[in-house]
Amino acid sequence: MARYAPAEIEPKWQAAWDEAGAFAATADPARPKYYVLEMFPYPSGRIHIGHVRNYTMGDVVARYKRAQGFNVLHPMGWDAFGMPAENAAMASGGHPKDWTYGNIADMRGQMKPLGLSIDWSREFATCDPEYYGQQQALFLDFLEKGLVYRKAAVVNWDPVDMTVLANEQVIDGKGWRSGAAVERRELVQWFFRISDYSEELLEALETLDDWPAKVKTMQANWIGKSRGLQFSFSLVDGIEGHDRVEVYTTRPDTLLGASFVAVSPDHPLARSLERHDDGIAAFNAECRRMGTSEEELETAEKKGHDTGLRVRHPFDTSWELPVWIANFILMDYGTGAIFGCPAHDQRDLDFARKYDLPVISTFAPLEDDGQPLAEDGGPAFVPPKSERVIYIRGFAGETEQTGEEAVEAAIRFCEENGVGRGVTKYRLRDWGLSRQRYWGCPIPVVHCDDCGVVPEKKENLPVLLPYDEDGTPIDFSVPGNPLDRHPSWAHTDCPACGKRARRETDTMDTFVDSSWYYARFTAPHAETPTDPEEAAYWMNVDQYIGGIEHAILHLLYSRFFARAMHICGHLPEKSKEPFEALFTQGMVTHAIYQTRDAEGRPVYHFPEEVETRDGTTVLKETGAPVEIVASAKMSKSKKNVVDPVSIIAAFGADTVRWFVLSDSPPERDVEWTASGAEAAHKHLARVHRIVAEIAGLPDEAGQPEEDEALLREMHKTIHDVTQGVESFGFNAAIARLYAFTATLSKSAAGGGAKRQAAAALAQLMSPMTPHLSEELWALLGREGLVIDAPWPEADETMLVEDTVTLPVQVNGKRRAEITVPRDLGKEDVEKAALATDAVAKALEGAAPRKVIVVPGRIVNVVV
RNA sequence: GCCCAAGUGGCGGAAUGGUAGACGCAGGGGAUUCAAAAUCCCCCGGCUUCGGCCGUGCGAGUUCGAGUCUCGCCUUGGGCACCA
Repeated sequence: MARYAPAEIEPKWQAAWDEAGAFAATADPARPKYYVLEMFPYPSGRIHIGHVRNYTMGDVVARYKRAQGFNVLHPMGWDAFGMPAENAAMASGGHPKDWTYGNIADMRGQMKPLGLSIDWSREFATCDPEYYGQQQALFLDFLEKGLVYRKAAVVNWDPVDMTVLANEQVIDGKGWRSGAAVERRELVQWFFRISDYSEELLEALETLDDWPAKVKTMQANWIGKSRGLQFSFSLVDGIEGHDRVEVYTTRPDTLLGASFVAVSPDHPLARSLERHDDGIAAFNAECRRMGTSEEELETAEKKGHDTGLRVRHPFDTSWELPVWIANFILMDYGTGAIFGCPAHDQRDLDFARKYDLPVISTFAPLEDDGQPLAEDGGPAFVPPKSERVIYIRGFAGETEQTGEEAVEAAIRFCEENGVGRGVTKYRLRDWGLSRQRYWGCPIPVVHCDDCGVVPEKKENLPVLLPYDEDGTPIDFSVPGNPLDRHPSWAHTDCPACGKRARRETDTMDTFVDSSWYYARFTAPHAETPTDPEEAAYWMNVDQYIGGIEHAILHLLYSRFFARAMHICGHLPEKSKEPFEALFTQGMVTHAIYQTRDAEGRPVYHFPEEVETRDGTTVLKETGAPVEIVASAKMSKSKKNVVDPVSIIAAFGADTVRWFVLSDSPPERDVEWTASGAEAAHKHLARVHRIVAEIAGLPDEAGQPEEDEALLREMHKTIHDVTQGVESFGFNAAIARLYAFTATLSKSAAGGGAKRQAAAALAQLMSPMTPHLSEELWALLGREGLVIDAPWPEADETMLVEDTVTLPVQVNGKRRAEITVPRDLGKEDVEKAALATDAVAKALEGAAPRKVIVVPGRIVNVVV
């Protein structure tokens, strides 16, 4: 009998699928469509096991839906612009384009052997001029509709390398290459008006029924809708251009506990003051040496500087509050200025204690919990807004209210007294898309001395990145934007007046590229961004799958982009939400193997350099003992990466697919272990052996009860596996298939029933192990390809048993078990339970107070 | 710091509020074999006076019943707007 030989059968069946053109998707309005998409990869050079897991999950869904009769679209492409290509060019010469396309070729070569049911004819990379040219067309449409604008914004500036740094490139406030202290610098940049859609993007989350709740919560918090009071304090002694300070607060109920006003170092008032006050200038300069990330601002030590200015409290003009500049106030949120109420905000309290500012409580707990109030040295009292508290200094005198009621009452009171107005604000900021880098999509506008900013004409698209025009190769050896210093590229004619003018040298954020690729897959070679007919048929993405790390930015940007594309006529109304269902998967982790060098620094080793001898882990080469450090996300620098290519070579693609699905729930991180892969391979070989044996049996009936038992088990397995695949419970579905394989191998049923069960097994496994399933299908003498066989359906009547075994608890502890007819009445179940010796013994003669019978589930006797 | 998750045997994990540990790995024992590989079978949370008792990160709570729900912690992971 032939042994399981994946190296032979996998290429054979892949060729068969190719020959049948099985995965090429063609729109067919007569058939229901299903669009499966995995977040496309960045072409870093090698696929790793995390990619394999992502694409295998998508492939299971795609193959399952195909078996259910859907016209499936399952494409693949490359998120190909971005910094690593430029960094590679800087580090080792060459051109980002060559590096990127080389990587794509390598990775495609590594992915093909996995046997994914991908329509490769739709493949594209975002760095293809055909793609980014259409992206430029989209940009021009957005510009026309007023969805893009320019404004000044701060960036990280490396004063030595004279270049803009990404947050990732700022390490401890210093440039990663130069080591120079990073400065904040203002540049005029392009922005998408995503904040205009805050309310819509927030409200529409409720319609996303098949998105994980956690992702919707994260997006809602990110959008950050808040209700508050906006008003201004008047300065006791105004300065040039400033006689008031406008503030926004979500806690106007604490206004009578205000103790100071604080503004951002980037606030116009702070900027005015620094011109004439060296102390303020020095403080602001220090603040600006911090990075631009919110994380850095929020975790930095809270510092302030007293401006010496005073403001009047709006409800008591004799009450004066100091104005401080504080490093933790964000200019981007609210008005860039706040009032501090230390009694009810821990950060304000820390600030007040540090700078000896007053602490005044406005409310207190209903019942004394023994905790002193903040003004008596206790912590800030910050109850949930829904909690009732007693107001000491409220707008309605001493009353009991929830925070929510008090906030609304405060807003009403302030509005009635002409102090500000109630407003709704969002934390979401507009999306800055300008990048001062080469390897991105050029922004298709021209700067003309006479006409200003002029959009490029659509017929001149794409605005191509220069490669080596005039024999001038792009120079990446010096930092900065090569487009900026290119001798000729930026020189062009103004599309409006024809005068000599200069191209925009900024390129687009790579998030732009990934915000519409899903739409482009529906017509990857259309001469407009989308083809309306194709988009109408294929959109939306029915199942989107990717890493949880994209829960906010990528998905929010894509949701905005789809709306913008709809406004410009590139997507239908229904595609304002482009992803019907979302699944977020966990990462693949691996233990880190390390030894120490002479100085005690860790030296990392690849898993294949390590082996276990007599229970200790050692280096293969030297036998030196190896430390095993806790499992972590696979990364090249820690060498804890496993190359799927070598495992496919050793065990076959089906083994890799089976293992990545079986070992862990898909939403959770998975630890890769070689022994697991080996075990998966053994199991597939076992299935092959069992089915091959069954294939040789005569097609005849066996003992009726044996046949029925096997077929019952088959139908239960069909039911459970279908449920598992539907709900992304791949690991549970596979556990069920293990159990069914064991049942099948032990069954004494006749050849007919066994062949039927074996065929069902092959089908149920086919989304996970498509090659093996084709082989088994053929072995069993079935017609055609298993991918063309309709998904099996469970016979409901075969799922229910006549009797049911119930655990019997006494006071919640399991004491006995009874087997009763499935539809036995509650009273009879109760009698049967009480009749058991174990229950009688546990009761010790006491009479049961209550007996709870959950039909088909459990009996609990309460004493 | 803020937002969102996760935490169950030696390990990966299973469990619509209803028998905790399915299934798999590792380990132990056995069968087969001249021997091995391969394969097959059995055992496998801890304690136990063998009656049971204790066990799902920690501490409270709700419930007839909590891994699951609520509150408060701890730890780990993801995100924090120029990493992709």
